[in-house]
Amino acid sequence: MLQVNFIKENQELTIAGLQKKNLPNAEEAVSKALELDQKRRDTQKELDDTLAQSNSISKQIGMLMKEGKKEEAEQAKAQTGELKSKSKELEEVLREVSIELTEHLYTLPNLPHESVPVGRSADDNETVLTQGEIPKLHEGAKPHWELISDYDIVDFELGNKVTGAGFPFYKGKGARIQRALINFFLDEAIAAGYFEVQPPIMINEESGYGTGQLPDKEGQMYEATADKLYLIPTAEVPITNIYRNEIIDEANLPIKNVGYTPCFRREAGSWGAHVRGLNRLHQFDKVEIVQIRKPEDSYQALEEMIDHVKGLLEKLELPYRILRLCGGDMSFTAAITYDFEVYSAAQERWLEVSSVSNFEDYQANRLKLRHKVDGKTQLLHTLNGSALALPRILASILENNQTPEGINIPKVLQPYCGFDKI
RNA sequence: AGAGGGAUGGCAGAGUGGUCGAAUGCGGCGGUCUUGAAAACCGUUGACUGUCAAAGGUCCGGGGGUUCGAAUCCCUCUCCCUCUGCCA
Repeated sequence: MLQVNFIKENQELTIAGLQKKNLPNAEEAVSKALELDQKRRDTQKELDDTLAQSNSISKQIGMLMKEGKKEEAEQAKAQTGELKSKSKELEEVLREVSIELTEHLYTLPNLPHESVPVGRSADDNETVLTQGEIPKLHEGAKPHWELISDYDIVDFELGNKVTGAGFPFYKGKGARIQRALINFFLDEAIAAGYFEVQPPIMINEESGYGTGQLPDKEGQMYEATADKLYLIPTAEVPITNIYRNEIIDEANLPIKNVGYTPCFRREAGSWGAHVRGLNRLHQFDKVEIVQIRKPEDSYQALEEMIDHVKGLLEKLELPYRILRLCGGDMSFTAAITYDFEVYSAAQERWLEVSSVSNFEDYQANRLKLRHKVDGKTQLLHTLNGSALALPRILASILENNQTPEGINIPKVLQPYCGFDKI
């Protein structure tokens, strides 16, 4: 959530930023926020003054009672009725205005970093790096959905039977390679200084609001309605919410956490082309890195995270490219996002396997995640990135490394798998 | 799941209607003493909001109520502990 004070002091900048994020009526949105804020302040001031009066009368009554001056106390009591009903009214107004303001602020996306390209859709994203060789496949090479059924390592039919579409079983070497990838990713992150956590994979409503999945993306998360819990769409949610309502001790910064979790996405309405096989699932595994940083070094942290993800893809010997997302394609809460895509040679497609973002203080403001600077509290910056999401990595490993004799496992995974070929 | 007991500042722990934002201890910070350190002693030490700065306002698990006045009384929710039951 944007800070009202920031909006107030940077109106032009805010309007321009919102426009870059393709928010219609950015000017109106800003002036509405300022009006509501002013109204909230005025009401608060009036309420505070009213309460101050009745507090002081109450104190007097207390003293009079102690001194045994009953009559004078009774007289003082008579004065409070009006103040009381006035403060009740003001409280009600304040509540309404505050809710209205917060709800309005929830509709404003984060402002994009200045380096974010202008644009409406994925077509306007900027390719900042392309790395690795596109493999030349042999005659008769197959897309991964055929390979997985030829080698019987991922079973969609079984998933359909037991759960539903998009919930596959991984079997034998398929399951083994999943476990290998998870361990490899975790070990790499730990080596890079991340602290491993294993979070719950269900979260409450408050956490959903904290990182911005609610209210905007309602319908994307699976919900356990009886208990008002949601299945996480990414480990970002529980791992970042660790720090909700916290004032972080200087000595504990920077915070660098890594966690493996399954992720659940309803992906409502997104079924269609390009979703075959492992390309899009309702449940998938992901290792996520999360950093909490001081504002002044969050962009350095972003670079660090990008380098980390690059390193993973290079060790896996997968050709990849990095995109800087344009304003229109970025998520609601991000200030800047880099997407990593690997080339899946049989599909002849780039597949997104990681998204690394700096949210600056947008999430922190919702989360009330702060630290102290010279005795004053200041919002921190939050960042996260996939390192990495498994299914599409698996898809491209299978496709890119296929030979007529079998599928070669990348060297770096062999010790984790315990085999070098499928 | 049933019965009972709890939730107070970084932690421990007092406080059952009125100068309580809250005793005391520990911890933290500053100082005295010391060559230095420890000990001892003195002082200081919550968050949010508001302001140029103040004043003021809010916060004793969350929400609601009684009262001129609530940490304290009532209702409700959540969580924790003990015993019983069940269970990977």
